Amino acid sequence: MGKKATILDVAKEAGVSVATVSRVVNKQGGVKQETEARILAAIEKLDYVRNAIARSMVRKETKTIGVIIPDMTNPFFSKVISGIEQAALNDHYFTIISNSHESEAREEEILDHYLQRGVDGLVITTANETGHQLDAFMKSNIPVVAVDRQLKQYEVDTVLSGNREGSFEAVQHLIQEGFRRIAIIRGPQHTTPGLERFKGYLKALQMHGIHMEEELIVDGDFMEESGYQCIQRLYHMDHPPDAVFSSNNLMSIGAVKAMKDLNWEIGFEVGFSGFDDIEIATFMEPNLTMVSRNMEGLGEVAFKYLQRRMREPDPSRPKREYIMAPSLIVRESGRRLRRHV
Amino acid sequence: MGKKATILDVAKEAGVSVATVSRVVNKQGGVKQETEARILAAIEKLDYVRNAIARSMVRKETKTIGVIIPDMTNPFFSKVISGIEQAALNDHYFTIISNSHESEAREEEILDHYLQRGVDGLVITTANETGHQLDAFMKSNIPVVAVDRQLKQYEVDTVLSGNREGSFEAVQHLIQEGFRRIAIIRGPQHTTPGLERFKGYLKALQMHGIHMEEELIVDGDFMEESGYQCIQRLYHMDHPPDAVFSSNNLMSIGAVKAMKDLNWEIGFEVGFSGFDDIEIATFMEPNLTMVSRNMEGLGEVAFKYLQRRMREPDPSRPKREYIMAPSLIVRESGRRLRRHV
DNA sequence: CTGTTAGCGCCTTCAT
DNA sequence: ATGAAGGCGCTAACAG
Repeated sequence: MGKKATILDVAKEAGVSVATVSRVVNKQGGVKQETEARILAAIEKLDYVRNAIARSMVRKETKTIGVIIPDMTNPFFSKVISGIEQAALNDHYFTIISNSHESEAREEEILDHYLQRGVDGLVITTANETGHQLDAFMKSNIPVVAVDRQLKQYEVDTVLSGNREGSFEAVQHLIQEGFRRIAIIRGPQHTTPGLERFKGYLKALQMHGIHMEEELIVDGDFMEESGYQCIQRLYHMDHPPDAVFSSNNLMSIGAVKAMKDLNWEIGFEVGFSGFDDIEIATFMEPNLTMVSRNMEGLGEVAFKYLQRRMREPDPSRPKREYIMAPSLIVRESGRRLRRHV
Repeated sequence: MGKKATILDVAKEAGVSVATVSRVVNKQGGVKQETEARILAAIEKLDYVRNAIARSMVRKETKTIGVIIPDMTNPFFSKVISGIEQAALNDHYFTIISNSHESEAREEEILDHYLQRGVDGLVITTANETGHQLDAFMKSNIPVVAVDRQLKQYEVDTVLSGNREGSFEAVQHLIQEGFRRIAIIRGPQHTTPGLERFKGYLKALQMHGIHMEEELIVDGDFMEESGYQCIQRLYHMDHPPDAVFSSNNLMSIGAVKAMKDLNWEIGFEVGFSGFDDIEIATFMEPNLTMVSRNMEGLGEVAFKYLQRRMREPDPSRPKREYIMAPSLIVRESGRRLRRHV
């Protein structure tokens, strides 16, 4: 047990200097075979493990990246994180993850911690795209990559999905199935995904000469409960929609639950499609057509971008923006006749 | 930008010594109001943020805990992690998360990193409960808490669920609905959840005087695909089961998908229940009865245990074991007559 | 090839 | 109430 062995202990044990030990520990070469063997033996004997803290201190790098997302229990984010973590670990970077719970204040706290801690890079899906919670962090010159939501105040590399295209396709799909009174459950309009998906919806209506109706636009907050509430509202309208497009996965789940509770039969009485695939989509009768994206892929790209910035810091290099195209998974969700029960 | 300000810069700016600055930064008191104000001003002016690395170096603590789970895209784990991270952040601890992908080797790599990095504590759901991948880590005397799976080689605090009780209830439920040829899709038998849930199954059969049939026991690996395959196998048997119990969430999803593809109607032709609730359970017709547990709660408890060990290190304090009782969510999944189509 | 040594930024006695 | 100075463990010149 005792104190942990240090590089000095190893040096003594092997009868060499710390510099030489450092050389073999860091595989820098230039050490005689025999000496190296002796050092390795000493390391083994003393159970020496290099202290990364001390190393970071002098190297001024922590080999750690910070990740901030709103909620890691949302499958979308857990997959994105997984992609980041995977790519990072392959490059010998650690990943510190924190949930902001969509709170700008919490996000700022976390950023402050990251700053003290000294992360080498940051991947963030911010709680507020127009806020100034990164002001302090930005002064540090630590590379930042925004994922899924932009950081409007700052010039940083950004990884997004084709939000507008995706929702356009999904809504157009409903139109092609013959639906006309199409409602949208929107996400927060101050977020890129919320706004862009709404724009895609508008574009689809417009392209097909459908007049947009104010009352068919209802607002959720990307959480399940709001999806549920929105459907309740739409269902009880004087003149309900004949189809609904939901702006994200969690709201889709809530929406579908509400429809079930209301006995509002998808595919028969009402059409449905949504952004981001959900497990349930396959099990509904009929199956649901959804917009799908490569979430782990988004995470990987985010890390790649960050990696480049970490390796070649050059604040003048213009920001890059990567937009990953989503795809529409068309399932057997055509409009159909009511079943004979 | 220039170099980051250090404690020395602040000291100079405020015309005091580093010791005094350190005192106010760490809120140790014993500094004249006026001096403190001057220091605070200097900190503000220089955008000083304390370097946690240097601090860790001398304090010998990192305020960081490591978490290793097999796969964070599994909703069970993402929720457990969320619980841990939440509790940790409230106590000003950071959480480093890594996926082992069920690989013992990967796990060892991660542990080595954690060791070098110097985490203050570790929460782990190990890839191999009987392996020796923690041997090196254990020598360090860093507190460890096992979650969901035990670490048989070592005496560490452990947080588990009532695996046996949960599956017992779920299987008994099937029996009470009138099913008799009940198959089980098992998880890996070298894991606590895999083994214990199987035991619960056996106990339920036994208690109700049902003979266990070898051929109704099929093995999965806790992943979705294996659940799918197992159902295929069971369905095509000469004498298929009349009900199936699945040992975890992902396999349940695979199983239900297979049943759908096979047109093997749950609730009509075959009964079904499983361990860990899944979103789809609510949408199936009939709804699925599942074992449910408080996942974020598990994470919180794990951190609490770890916290105690970190605060009061005392290797002689006996290990604690916490077992959180799961609950059976009984949904309308009774055996019923075949629909008239 | 190998050794010496000066920090990295901070905390913490020990003095004053 | 404040300052001075010795490390924490390691890396990176710079010397031999």
